[in-house]
Amino acid sequence: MCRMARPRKPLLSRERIVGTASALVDADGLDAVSTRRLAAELGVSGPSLYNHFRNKDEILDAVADAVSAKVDLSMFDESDPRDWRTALHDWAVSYRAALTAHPNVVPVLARGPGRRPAGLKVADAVFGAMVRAGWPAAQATHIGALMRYFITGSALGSFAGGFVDDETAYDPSDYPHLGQAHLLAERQEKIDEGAFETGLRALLDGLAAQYEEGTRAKRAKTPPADGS
Amino acid sequence: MCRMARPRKPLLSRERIVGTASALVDADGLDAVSTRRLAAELGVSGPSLYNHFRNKDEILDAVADAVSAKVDLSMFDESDPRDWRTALHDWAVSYRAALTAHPNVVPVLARGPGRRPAGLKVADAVFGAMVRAGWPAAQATHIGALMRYFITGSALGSFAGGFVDDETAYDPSDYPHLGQAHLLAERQEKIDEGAFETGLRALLDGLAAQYEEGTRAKRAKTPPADGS
DNA sequence: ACTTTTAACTAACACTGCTAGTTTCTGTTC
DNA sequence: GAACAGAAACTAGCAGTGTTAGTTAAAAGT
Repeated sequence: MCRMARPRKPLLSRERIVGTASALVDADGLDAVSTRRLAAELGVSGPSLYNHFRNKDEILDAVADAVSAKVDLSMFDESDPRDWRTALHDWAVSYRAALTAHPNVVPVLARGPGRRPAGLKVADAVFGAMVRAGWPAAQATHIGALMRYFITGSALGSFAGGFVDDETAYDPSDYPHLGQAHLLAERQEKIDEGAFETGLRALLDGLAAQYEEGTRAKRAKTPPADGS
Repeated sequence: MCRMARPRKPLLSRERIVGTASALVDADGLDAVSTRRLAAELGVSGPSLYNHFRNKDEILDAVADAVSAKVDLSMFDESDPRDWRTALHDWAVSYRAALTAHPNVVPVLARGPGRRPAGLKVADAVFGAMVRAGWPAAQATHIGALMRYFITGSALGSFAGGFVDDETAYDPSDYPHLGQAHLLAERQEKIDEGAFETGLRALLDGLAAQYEEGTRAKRAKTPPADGS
């Protein structure tokens, strides 16, 4: 009868903890992850987690980072043929898909890259590709940030909350323009999708216009060699 | 010596609770608001709050709604001369200002209008103004949503988190394009501001282009009366 | 004047993140 | 191979959390 001090083979590992924590978050939400419940799910007792993580936030950060790591970045490869606009578009769609797959993680992810390495890797890839495409460094930084703002903001503001599906909760006379129909949770999903697409397109159109403006200014300063 | 059952004049009111809760959030952050601490600050003991709110979340929702209520909506008045684009711009700036003034509330606010009446009032005003400006109803809904996504996402991703000001936290070789300088918390503030401005401009430019497209299509269908 | 409701209270429950201290196994070093 | 440092599990427990139940006395309603 062992008194269960240190096992022959480690029961826990960072990967295993992050894995079951992820599953727990996906299944039952962020609040369902308590150190004790997570530990129980791992067949282990509470404080053992603290041999592998400094605190609970570090675990959730790791869960969020695992989501970031699933975002496709191939469009930013030097060898990829896509131009900056399509690359940005495809990345945004892939990013959103990653968030939609794990909606409960979004609140953690939305508060910035912080210390999460995969999140920083994403920012790095976007920045590099934009600079290579001809954007000034300052603008390239801004683009990475503002795209993240829009994507995470859209993910957070939509499926991680939204309206309440209770007809009595809203008094239509308080909101003269909004019909009751707009408030139904069922409709909300389509609105989210549409708003994301419209916003993404507007964002890229607007950036393309700014890009045009920038290259025109540059051409005026250093006229091209070819006789145009 | 009264045994402090029911006082002559009510000690608590929803307004007073929301007020001190707001102050507490602003001063010490969201986590600093516990029912007991809030009650202590009000000179009252714990569970008394539950005579005025169903639960803690309802209190925080009310705090968030108070912030929403401070957003300027005058640009959406029927009598206001501003066109839809400038109105949208001015509103976005005012919205962001309200969030910057109370950064700790943003996480609550970012998860959608939910049951908060002031939040819904904002959505209603935007929707009404956009429809009046000639946007189709579906697009008007999308615009309200996507603007909110961008604004709250930007507020959340920046000052409510951001980078860690610890030089040893990041290994520059992991992020070939990002210089170490970009990661300093001090710089982060300027980046946020710039990213917001760039993004807002791009968003409005892009929407203006879509608007043009829409009215052109409409003109083609029903040609104008004047001989152009 | 009697009843109901309201708004405060105290006590307590189940749970939270986390620390301290203990035990036993593993891996390294003389 | 013995001694030792460190790792990885444990138990016990602390201070704090949101919330409910039940009590009490003043206010408001009939």
